[in-house]
Amino acid sequence: MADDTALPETSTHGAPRDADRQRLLAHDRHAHILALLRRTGSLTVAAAAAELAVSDMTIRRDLVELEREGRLVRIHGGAIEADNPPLVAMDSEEPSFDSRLRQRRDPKAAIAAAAAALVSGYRTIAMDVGTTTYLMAEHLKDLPHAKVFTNSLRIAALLNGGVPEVYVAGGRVRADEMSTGGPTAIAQFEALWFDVAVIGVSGITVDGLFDYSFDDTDMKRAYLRRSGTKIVLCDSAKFLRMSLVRIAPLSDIDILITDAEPPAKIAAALAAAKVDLRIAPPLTRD
Amino acid sequence: MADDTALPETSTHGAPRDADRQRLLAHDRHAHILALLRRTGSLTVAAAAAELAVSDMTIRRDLVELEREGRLVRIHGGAIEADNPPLVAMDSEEPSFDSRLRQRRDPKAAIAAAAAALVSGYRTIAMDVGTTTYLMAEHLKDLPHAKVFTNSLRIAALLNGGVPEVYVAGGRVRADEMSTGGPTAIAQFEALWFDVAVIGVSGITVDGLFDYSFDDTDMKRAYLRRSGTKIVLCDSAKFLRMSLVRIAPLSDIDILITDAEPPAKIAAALAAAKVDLRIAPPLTRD
DNA sequence: ATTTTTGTTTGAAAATGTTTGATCATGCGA
DNA sequence: TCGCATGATCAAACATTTTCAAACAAAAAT
Repeated sequence: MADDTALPETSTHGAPRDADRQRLLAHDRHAHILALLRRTGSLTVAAAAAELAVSDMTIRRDLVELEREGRLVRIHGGAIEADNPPLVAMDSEEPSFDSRLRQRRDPKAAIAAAAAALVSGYRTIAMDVGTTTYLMAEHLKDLPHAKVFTNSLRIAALLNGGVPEVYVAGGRVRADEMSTGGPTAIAQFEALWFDVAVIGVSGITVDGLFDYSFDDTDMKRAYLRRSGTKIVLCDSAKFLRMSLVRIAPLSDIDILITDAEPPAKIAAALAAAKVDLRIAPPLTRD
Repeated sequence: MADDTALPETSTHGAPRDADRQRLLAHDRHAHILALLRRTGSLTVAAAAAELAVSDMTIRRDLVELEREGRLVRIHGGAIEADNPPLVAMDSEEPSFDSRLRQRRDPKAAIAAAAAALVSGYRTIAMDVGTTTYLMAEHLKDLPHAKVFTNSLRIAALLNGGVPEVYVAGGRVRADEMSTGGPTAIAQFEALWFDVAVIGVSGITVDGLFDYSFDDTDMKRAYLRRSGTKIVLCDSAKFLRMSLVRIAPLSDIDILITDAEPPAKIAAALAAAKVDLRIAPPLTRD
């Protein structure tokens, strides 16, 4: 009973719908509120409370949260639509991506912030799919002079309206990840050269980088082939975990950003492969 | 619905009367005042107070605030329009996707539903950008055996997780519209053949179809070139309105779906061009 | 397996802040 | 000058914030 090693065994078998049943209800309410708001452009607290059969207080707390996310503007007595188009169409319920986004959010956010600072000087930035790269993209909205290339429609949508120009690869859209892939998409990016590529992985061992999806690995390899600086984002839960497909050996990358010191074996392998290992400092909670 | 769950205190009966006094947000009142002002160019305090069912003092305070924002000029007894266009800078730009989505929503929804029914038998469906096509895509979520091709990331995101396979064209992402374009994107779709293409326009005259934006017209032409059946969606507000770019003559299309009988001139031109004109029936309100 | 603990969400009540309408003294325009 | 709009002031109505307790679920402990 004195196990100090807390491996996340319990999280693997836990069904996600049990875990956030309340969350989903609140999430539904938020979606409903936004839908009401879009009908007429404004919304009173009392009307929303009556419509959703909850108390005024609950609506107010919802509005506070939604305002923090930039999805509406709160005014006395209710709320009006946000001036800028936030991320509009992309807020559909996406169980797998959203739940992954919630898992280990703080480490990922720390890695994302560090990676964003690192690439801010580059002009052409290639961005892979994944939750960590998605969080990173939020930091790139105001980046001047940058062109962002990605096969993630989520990242494209997030950066829409921001400063950098965005280019997406064309091709079949994968349902869960909202990423494009296939020969056409890869061929499109094979013709380009990126100053820097940012890749997400699902596992890393001394043998290299791993991913669980066939569809995305080819694109990841293309990013690695066609870019100058190759950055991998990998939170510490992924150390020593293999997945279906090996993307590349460690020697193919330049920088690895993570949130905690890796196991000695991996640290040694990274050093042997001349990979620049960077530990992102934890973010101060706001 | 006479069953009040736990709110006996509040005397708000469910009758959504329009004359709800305190229910109107200050923000909405301001918008209403500005609308009244634009109608005739001037406005008396008494008239506004009567129209909005509030006291004179409230109107005066509103006018003070609106004058501070530069949106009108206060005079003795009321207000007149501001000389210079203060916020018009935002409005004079092409309207945002969200605001266009709100404009004429019901006609667009009717057209979208009719178009969705029309294409449900086809296997490969090309979909243009625009609010009407976006509304139409909502109906395609459950379409079996269909492949949808689009340069709208909004539509791709909307259909994500639905039944049909989605393919997007790759290229530079236009802000707000979230559409891809440019030679790469067009070249990608030039290599394909679609059973049916659904195009949105911003104006239609006897001379043909028109659109706001340079960026999108080339893609629209590609859709028309590379598809068997060519459908145009056009709500009745767009009749006899020209825009920046002419996309194509009327003879290039097969079916036009709109929400009301077009002017005689256009009806004649459509008949001469052998275009199948269809009036979408209004939707029954849910 | 059951109970306790812990954390989260929701609604209710009190305290505080805002908005609104009425009253009245003042000032502008005919 | 007279009439009427205006701005100031205050009370009432309303909205908001804060705080707290109940309900509930997840995690931990027995």
